[in-house]
Amino acid sequence: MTKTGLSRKERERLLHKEDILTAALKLFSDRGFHNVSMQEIAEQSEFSVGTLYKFFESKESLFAALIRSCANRVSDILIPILDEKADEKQKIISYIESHKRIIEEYASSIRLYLSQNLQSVLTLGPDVEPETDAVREVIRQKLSDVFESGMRNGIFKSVDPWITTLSLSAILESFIFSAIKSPEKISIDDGISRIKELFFTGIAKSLSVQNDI
Amino acid sequence: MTKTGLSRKERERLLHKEDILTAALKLFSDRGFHNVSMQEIAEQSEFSVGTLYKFFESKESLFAALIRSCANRVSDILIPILDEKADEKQKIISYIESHKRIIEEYASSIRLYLSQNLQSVLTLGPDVEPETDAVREVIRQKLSDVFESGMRNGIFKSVDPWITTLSLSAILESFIFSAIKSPEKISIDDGISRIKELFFTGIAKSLSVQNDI
Amino acid sequence: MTKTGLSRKERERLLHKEDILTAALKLFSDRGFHNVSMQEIAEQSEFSVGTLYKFFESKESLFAALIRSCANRVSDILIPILDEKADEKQKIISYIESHKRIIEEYASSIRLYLSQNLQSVLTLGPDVEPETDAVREVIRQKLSDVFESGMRNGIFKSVDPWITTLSLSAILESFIFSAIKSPEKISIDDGISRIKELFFTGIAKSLSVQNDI
Amino acid sequence: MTKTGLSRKERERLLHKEDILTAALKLFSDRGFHNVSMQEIAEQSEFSVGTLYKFFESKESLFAALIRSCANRVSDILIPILDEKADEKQKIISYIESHKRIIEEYASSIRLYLSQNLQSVLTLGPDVEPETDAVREVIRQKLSDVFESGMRNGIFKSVDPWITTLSLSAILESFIFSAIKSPEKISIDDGISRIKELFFTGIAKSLSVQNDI
DNA sequence: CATGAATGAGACTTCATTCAT
DNA sequence: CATGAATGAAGTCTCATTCAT
Repeated sequence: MTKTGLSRKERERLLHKEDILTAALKLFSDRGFHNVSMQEIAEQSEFSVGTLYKFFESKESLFAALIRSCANRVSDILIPILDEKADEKQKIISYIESHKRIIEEYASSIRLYLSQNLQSVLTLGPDVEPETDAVREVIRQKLSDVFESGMRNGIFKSVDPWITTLSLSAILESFIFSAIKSPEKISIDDGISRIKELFFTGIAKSLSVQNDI
Repeated sequence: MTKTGLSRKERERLLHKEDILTAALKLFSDRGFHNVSMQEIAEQSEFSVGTLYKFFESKESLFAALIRSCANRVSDILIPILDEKADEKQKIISYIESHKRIIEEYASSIRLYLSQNLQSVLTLGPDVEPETDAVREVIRQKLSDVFESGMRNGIFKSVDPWITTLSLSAILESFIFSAIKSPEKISIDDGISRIKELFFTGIAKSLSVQNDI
Repeated sequence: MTKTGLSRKERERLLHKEDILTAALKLFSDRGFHNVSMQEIAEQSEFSVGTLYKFFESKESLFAALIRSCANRVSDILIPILDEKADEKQKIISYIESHKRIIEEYASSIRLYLSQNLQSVLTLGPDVEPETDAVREVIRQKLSDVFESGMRNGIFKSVDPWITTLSLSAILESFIFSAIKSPEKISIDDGISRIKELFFTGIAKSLSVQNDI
Repeated sequence: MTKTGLSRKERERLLHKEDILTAALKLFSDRGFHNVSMQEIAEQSEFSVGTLYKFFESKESLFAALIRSCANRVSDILIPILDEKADEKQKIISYIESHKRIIEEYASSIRLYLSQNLQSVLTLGPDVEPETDAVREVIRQKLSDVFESGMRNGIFKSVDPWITTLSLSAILESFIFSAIKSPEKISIDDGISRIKELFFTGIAKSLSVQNDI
């Protein structure tokens, strides 16, 4: 027994479990649940298939463990920030900024985490990106053009048009999902109105606040 | 030959193709690519498997056609709005408002369309929602609390806290994806800064503008 | 449509199902459920594994269908005999004699049928016959010796000692099973007493009856 | 060294072997060879899998040892009875009666023992009893009815109809097996004839003998 | 002799795809 | 062009057996 309270065997077991999860994370986050076989996870983790089943009772439960662990990693970063004693604006600023670290440290964990949260509604299929990305890009480009021209014409504030486009798309797509999944939460009309308001004026109380950001 | 330039046979063919796509849309958008078999699509569309292969050379290409068709339906709504001659603010307002119609008319098409656009990186696995939704909800709730308390304290403008939370989450998640997928487009630091700015002040030039929304 | 009311396709389907059952019967009755793989049944029946699953939804259900069909074949022979209008002795005589036909015509079906009925309690293992047959043979030989010597000494009637041995063993083993499986049906003491009586005196009312047999 | 000629170690070894066999007997006789894993035997016997392999070189050989031991237990009861110096009738009576003790003391050993002897030909599959028991029961009921009505009509002696039915079925089934397995031992016709004779008249020399039973 | 983590062959089952009718 | 029976590769999972400690 060591100070950790775990025998050597137990510690080894945990390490092995970690190894498997790491291997699985790499594969799943690259190719998705259905396009990765247990055989492949076995090879990647340098264990045998049988061993995988000693640690996880099924492919699904392995995946679930992975998701749980990623969710925890993310929430370990975000929750303390939101919990700390500080002025709300500071919190939101820290919250936004903490995403730098998230991106830098946990790319694939996060990708997996988000994949579950954003739309676990869907079990996606093969990569048809090239086919639809074109359409999407056209729309985004046009949206971006509108922003740029609006800025030039003095109608909009001068902000980054790409981030603006990305943000508006994200807000709207996210709202669509939400409206489809839980239509009871808010009426579509209300939601849309509030998105407009938020998007146009932000949440800052006065323009002067800008300086603090 | 008719004025469409298509013989009866050709027109029938197109109709049949539509029927298949409709059946497939229903199934795929409910259960995802990997959990729907060609057999099932055949049954739902009242054709035989063989016939499906007369129209699409593989399951993947059927799926791709579906995605393309959904993408078109969406872009047919959005592009004209962005293209029309009008003041940029009007365009953005119309753009946002057009999403009402999208949600109302094309729920499942859209779900499928978004699924590909937001993160075709990932082929999702089994539904682990219950497991991670908790974590996600905790974070969102805390975030929402911060907004509410900030509003009470006069730090933030009084806007809908749920939409605000949803929007910030969406922007950040979308940015993360983007930063992971195309790190060359913008530096993480820049992106984060601009998100802060956008989120706090919106894109409207002055507070007076609010009235127009 | 033919006079059978089945289309050609349907008739072919039935024939194929028969072919599969025939192949399976051969393998299962030789080697037992657990020692036969679907792959092997596929090879023996000259179909592919996939096809087997078009006809039967699982290995177990294939096996069940087989058992049902064997049970029917047996009962089609035995039940009419017991149902016909005739003197009871005649019925029993016909019943016993019908087993000639059963043995001759349906060896492997019957083996499978009996296997389920006699003692489906047990899922047998590897063939350890050589090991235990010796023991069993010793006992049977001794039993047979007792009968023979009893006959020589005028204590028993002169009947075939081997059949006698086989019969007594069968009765006792069958009773043991029954007593273990459904102890409520009859008390062990009663059962044993009645077996003795039956075995020693038979069921014929008087010795004169013997002539009729 | 003790008077048994075995060192303590050797005696312990034997005890351990016994423990394993006891555990295995329980499991095998309940669920059959193929539905019990070495892991389970290890748990039941409170040894590790590795240890099991120190005592038995394979799962099959463990099973064989078990069968041997059960066979011995049975023959230790039966052989002395057949060997003792006594009148043949007495021996047969004792032989039959000894089965009481067998049933009472060794239910599961015996079940396993019989399973091998009656028809080791077959490795049984899943429990399809409910499906075939109906058929079997119909036949047995009809047979039993014939006996009862024959007894009422004075054609048969008044004996227990259930035991009579069980016995005739057992004799015939056993004969079928025997005829299929070793067709050379006796001709089917001869066998059937002798079964009739035996079944109708028993082996007692005269009716007066009944009193002794 | 005891342990139990690790192995990997092999079992069952599914399903995209083909092709003769 | 329509059909759907047939195919068989590939996937998930089990379990007898080994071997380092």
